[in-house]
Amino acid sequence: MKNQEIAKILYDMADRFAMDGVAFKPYAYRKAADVLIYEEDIENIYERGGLKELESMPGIGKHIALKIEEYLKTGKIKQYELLKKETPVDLEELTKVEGVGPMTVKTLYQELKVKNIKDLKRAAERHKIAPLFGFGEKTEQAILEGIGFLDKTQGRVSVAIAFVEANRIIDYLKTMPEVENISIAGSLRRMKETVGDIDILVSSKNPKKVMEYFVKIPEVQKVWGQGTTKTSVRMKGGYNVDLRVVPKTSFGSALQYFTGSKEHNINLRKIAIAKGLKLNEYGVFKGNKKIAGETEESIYSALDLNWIPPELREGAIKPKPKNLIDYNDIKGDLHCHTTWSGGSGSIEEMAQKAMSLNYLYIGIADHTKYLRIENGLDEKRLKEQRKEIDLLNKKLKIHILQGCEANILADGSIDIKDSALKELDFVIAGIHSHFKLSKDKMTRRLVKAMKNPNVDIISHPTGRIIGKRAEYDIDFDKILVVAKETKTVLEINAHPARLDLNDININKAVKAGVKMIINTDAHQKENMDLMNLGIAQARRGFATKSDIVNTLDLTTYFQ
DNA sequence: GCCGTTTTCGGCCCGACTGTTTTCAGTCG
Repeated sequence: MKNQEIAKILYDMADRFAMDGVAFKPYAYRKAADVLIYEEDIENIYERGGLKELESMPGIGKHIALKIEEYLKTGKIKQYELLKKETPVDLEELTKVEGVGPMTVKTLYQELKVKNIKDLKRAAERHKIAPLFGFGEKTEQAILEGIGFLDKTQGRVSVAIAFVEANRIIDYLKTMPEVENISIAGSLRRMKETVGDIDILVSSKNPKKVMEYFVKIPEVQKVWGQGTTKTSVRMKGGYNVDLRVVPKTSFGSALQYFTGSKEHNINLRKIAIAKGLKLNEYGVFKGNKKIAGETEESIYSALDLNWIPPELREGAIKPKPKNLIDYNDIKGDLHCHTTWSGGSGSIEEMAQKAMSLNYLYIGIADHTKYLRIENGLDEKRLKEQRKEIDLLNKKLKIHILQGCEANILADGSIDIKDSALKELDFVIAGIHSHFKLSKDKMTRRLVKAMKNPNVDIISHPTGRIIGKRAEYDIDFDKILVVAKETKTVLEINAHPARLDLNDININKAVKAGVKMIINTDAHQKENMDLMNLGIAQARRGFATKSDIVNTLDLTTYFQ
């Protein structure tokens, strides 16, 4: 899957053009990259119809199509190599520093030979930056702080943490009579898997007072921007919060605007222009007359669109599919660990928790014997566990299914005998070792596991750990084909460190007609509350209720 | 570099903020 690789290059090229002050090309390259990310496998598109087919994609014309072709054929883009040679700087890394953009990088390279963050830090510490034309003490200080922030958090916060923190701040602000409406905005509202900062939007008649109250939150470490409509603070937890306050009449338009994504906003504005209207954060305007603004729905409606859920607002404007999976559609969680293996809750405790979530069923899927460190179950202990589950099923008003999370060994075989797997209500199989096999071996390994008739679900199919471990090298398109053939269900693991499948792969599975299941992989009962994160990713991938099997009463689904 | 139910040329989303300035460039969302 070369889409992401090429998109990354196009983004970098865009920044390099911007750095050289080239007009409009950056815009074109970024747009092409945006399209690529959410497109089907670019190699398939190219194989199907060559250059012509590439050019038929929106935002991709003759020249970028040629560059894509060049990359597919040679693994390189000459012009990109040239650009990198011309200005050998790590643009991607440097522009992660708050306040540093392509133009700044260019100047710092020319004047001080700054190539990467390490150089930048040294230059700032030695006070080489402040004397430069157009720079100053404050800029130099801001750069140092920006680097410190990056070091601490790698610039991104998990959606899980951000969500909890944002709601805490909202609860705090809600106690003010001056706060009329309040909402999460930004990438957090879109439920991106990680967010750069937390955006909160308020409507009030007294913005000044709201801002003053906001900066007094005990967790605030530093206030670093206090305007009339916006205040930015750094929290002690190492993340930033932006609070914006607008009048009530603009709350909807501001919410739409500050929720983004940027591409979504650009596309909406173009629709507005085509209708002879103007859209900004204050409303939709016909000439000088404001025709919408108080609610988000009114904005979309003024543009003749149905309201679009925030999770669907990446890239091009796409309407909400019928039966998009919803947050209350899930009927059970099939990937729960207990004290039988690595978990910290008993089967009964986990089942009680599932009941409190109004689930119809819960699946116990403890680790199996290959994972000694997790006290994985062997065939004999699986039988013993069955007895306990049978007893609890008589006692509790919820259906407990017995499964396991078996290990897919390096050769694709399962670490539990088929005769024992057959006795279980369902079987999850996952990769927990030998992560570095070649693409071919890894793909064959997964395919073999999926072809085992006892295997129902593949857990965390790509194996990534956000910010720590890359995906395994697999041919995901091949996996989808085999999953469809064998009716194997792919897991959307809702744990915030995994979120695997991610939104993009979920969308591919939807298009391929492969069924998925959203599980929390809970190792303690509190983890079962993380289901919403998985649902959010499923929504971002445009999954409908029928794509997700645990929206069904599936006590018999896998038997 | 891309695009076109008014255009194959002339546009390309829009506004706020910051720090540096002396009227503005760069960055951000």
